[in-house]
Amino acid sequence: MPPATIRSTEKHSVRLSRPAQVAEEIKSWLVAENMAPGDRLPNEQELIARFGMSKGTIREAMRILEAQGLVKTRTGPGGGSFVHEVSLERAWALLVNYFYFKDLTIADIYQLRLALEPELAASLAGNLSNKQLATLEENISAYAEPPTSAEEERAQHVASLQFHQILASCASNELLGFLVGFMANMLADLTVYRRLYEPRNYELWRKGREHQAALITALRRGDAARARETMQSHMQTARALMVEQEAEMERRFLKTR
Amino acid sequence: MPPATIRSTEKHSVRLSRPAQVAEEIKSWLVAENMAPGDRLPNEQELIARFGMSKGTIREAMRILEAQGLVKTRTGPGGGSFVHEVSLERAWALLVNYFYFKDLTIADIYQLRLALEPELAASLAGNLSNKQLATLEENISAYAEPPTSAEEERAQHVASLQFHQILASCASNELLGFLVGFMANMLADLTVYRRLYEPRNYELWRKGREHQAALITALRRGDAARARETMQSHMQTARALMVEQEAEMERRFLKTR
DNA sequence: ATCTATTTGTACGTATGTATT
DNA sequence: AAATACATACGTACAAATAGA
Repeated sequence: MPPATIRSTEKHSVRLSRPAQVAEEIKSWLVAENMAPGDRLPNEQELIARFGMSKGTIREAMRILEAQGLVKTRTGPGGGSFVHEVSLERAWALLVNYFYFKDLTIADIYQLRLALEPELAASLAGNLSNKQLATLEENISAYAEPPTSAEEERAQHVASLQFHQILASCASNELLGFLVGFMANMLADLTVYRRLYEPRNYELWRKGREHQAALITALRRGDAARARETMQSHMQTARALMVEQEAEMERRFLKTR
Repeated sequence: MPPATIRSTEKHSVRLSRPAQVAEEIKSWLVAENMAPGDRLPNEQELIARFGMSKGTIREAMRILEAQGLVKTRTGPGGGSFVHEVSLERAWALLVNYFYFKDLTIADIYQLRLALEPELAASLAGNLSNKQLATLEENISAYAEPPTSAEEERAQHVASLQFHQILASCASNELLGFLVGFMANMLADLTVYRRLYEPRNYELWRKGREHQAALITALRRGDAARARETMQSHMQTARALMVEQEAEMERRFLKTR
């Protein structure tokens, strides 16, 4: 059941450039024709003819659609532009652009995680295949032993976020899955970039591992309530530790400049 | 505290088109130089010279950045391309593209709303200015009386979603605000497009108004717990009714074709 | 209000690259 | 290996918009 329309609902008041207009027209045409991923758009020459515009303008329009992840273009015979399902990674990347200029804190992200991750965990209980459960177990085996170096600490930190990405990818509610994955992805970027893994924390490692192991058990048993509680504890301890680490790094940063 | 980077973390494996490469280079340049909204990019000629590429290629790159909402371009003297903060509406629109190909149900959206709206309400309690509270009250006055026509029903339905948009815009956690607003916006599109307001529902109208009025009171008093509970009830009843309406419309749709 | 300078926007011709058959 | 059917890239010429004199 697709949403109403893909067409931009932004203020039409602003004058769009011609390429942007063409891109919008193609989008609404795409909706009207109910085109699906893989369907081919008219080729350059046809589009030039239809819109009565130059090659440059049409090409710029295609680049716009491509940037939005809605079409992919291939060269060669049988090539051309094709409708494309916006990829998860592309959608994340576009969304990160929005938050780039905002001042998101670790606490902000954890407020969301605390609300969403337990919900996700509960909804997955009893609904995971053995293969999916095995993937989760394999993932936590990547940090079976406490880290012995900063490099290992970093790797394990990212791996433990990967655990949540896997859970997210299993969600039947695509909106929920998208958001949980987005936050894990963002935290992975942030921790690496801001070296949040640096103030080593044995406690974080031990509790995290405990929680994740307990969670897998609850998920396998189909115990939704338990899964929710476990995830909630996990998020609460992780939040406390991460917020503290953020503050610590903040202090270090201030000192050194 | 900006996130790690704005630069796309998508698989670099895929060969990017030259305009896309240029766009990525400009982005990372933008990050490295720590440029802020309003800052001017080199003009076309300079970019052509710097990258050693043709006008067309550079222009396509700029269209890509423009599509992502990161730059705006103006003609005329003193014109050129300028760094631009990605607008809320643009970010929503780009995200809608992702879900266009997914089968989101009303139930999916409400699962998220049920998790996030109460959290938002609680975090706003006692933190709203009189002006903000007045805006909320003005908004609910738009549906002080039960609707008397389908058209009025539609308008009121959209207005009551507007209520949540206002709350979202007050959030201090930008991530939380963005998501709550996004969902309200999406529901507004969906209800209009799929005529979900049509099976009239006096119950929805009455309870919704009651809840929203009670919520304003709790927010004014700074009673976070009460605000959370009220919003939770609101979401639960709304979900039940909307899901039922979705099913009803589904039945009608199936019948008529 | 008109002109002028600046900068983007559009058009088009040509040549090159690339993948399929 | 060659021919074909596409997109990709480049360069130039001119049009349109806008700010300032």
